[in-house]
Amino acid sequence: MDKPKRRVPNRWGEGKPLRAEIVVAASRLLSDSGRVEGLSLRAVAREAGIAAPSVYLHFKDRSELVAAVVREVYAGLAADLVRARSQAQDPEDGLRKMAYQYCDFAVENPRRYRLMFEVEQSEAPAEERAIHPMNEVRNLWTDALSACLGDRGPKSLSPGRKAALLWSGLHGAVALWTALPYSPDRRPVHDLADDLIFELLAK
Amino acid sequence: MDKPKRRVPNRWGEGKPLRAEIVVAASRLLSDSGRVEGLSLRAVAREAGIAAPSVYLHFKDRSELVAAVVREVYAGLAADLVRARSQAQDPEDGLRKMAYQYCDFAVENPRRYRLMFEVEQSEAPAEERAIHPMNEVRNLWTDALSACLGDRGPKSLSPGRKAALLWSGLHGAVALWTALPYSPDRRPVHDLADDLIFELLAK
DNA sequence: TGTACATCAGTGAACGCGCGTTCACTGATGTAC
DNA sequence: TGTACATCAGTGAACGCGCGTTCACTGATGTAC
Repeated sequence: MDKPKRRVPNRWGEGKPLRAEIVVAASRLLSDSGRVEGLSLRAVAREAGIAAPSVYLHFKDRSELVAAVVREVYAGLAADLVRARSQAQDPEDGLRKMAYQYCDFAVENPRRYRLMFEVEQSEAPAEERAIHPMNEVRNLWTDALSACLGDRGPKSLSPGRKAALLWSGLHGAVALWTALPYSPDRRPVHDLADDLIFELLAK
Repeated sequence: MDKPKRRVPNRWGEGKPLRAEIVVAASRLLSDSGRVEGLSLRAVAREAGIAAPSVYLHFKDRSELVAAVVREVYAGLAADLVRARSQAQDPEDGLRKMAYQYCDFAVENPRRYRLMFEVEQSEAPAEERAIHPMNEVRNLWTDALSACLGDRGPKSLSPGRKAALLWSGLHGAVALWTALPYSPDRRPVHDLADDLIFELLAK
């Protein structure tokens, strides 16, 4: 019953759906189990139920496939953050909900989250860096922080710099928590997010 | 001239030196170039100038070799931090010098630094987690912060929690800087460290 | 309406590669008698 | 002092594996005439 079935081809001129299926399969691979290195072209093809060479119908090579997955992960995270903020009552609540959501995303999807930062960008051309999806996330933080900060006077840091502190702090917290000895209890991470916001919004 | 020379064996009963040589070779592999995944047993053996099976004379398997390298990297970082602090005039200067040194270590040895957090610890037994070298680093931060903070009153965070914020913030900063679009200019990272200390030591 | 052909989605088999690990070995140095 | 043997450091060849990629193919669906 496990006889390798030939996939029913998409309708003529409708090859696109498979591309999405491949990305979804790759994403599933990251959530279910297995290490990030396990995101091999062949493993993805297996997960998608297609032959390995079929991947080349939609992606130039493995690195392009991985890049597509990374973009999808970023987009999903950004959407989560926007949604979390929209369910808040006031700006500070919005910032806190965003921060919690960020932590939860990372904690619940450790492999997906890791992948976002695993691809070395150092060799990427400048133009590609400019449109990196990280910039969208960066802007989300700055917006949310600006909404909380009234006029704080010249001795206070700008919202942009506070946003950098916030994102760095959250990333550091979840990265340490994910990569190092940790318990399934995610309260420490939320506590740290609280501390961080407390410090950044302090008068 | 490239004829594969047989290594001159260590003196009888003195097999230990090779173990250190292997770890050094692995560390060299991480600094020179290549990705972290490139830390394969065979690559390390090549770098050390020995045959692949010789590694098994000193390590049970590949994972034990990698663990040894990780420990060495942690020890090196901790030593750097202690040295940096010892060259300072006053506590706050010491904290700042430590923070800078931390950033510089990560920025100058991105692959070494990554390796520290790359090994998934989730399956590690509790006892092994307790002696994880990260704890030494954690204590270094708490000490340095305690020395800077006088009595801050009950509304202020404890040194331990501020240490968590500091480390998370620094790790987040260098991790984002290392993994994402970045310029060779490391000033942004130092600036963020300054901002972070500014916030944490604010009265 | 029929038929030859182009186009498209997807595949099976094969390639060369580096990997971790095992095995039986080599050759030098020590020890027992 | 000589010699047989044990011990140790280190090796070459081989294994089976999963990988990324290439190639010539299959078979269904569309188009031209």
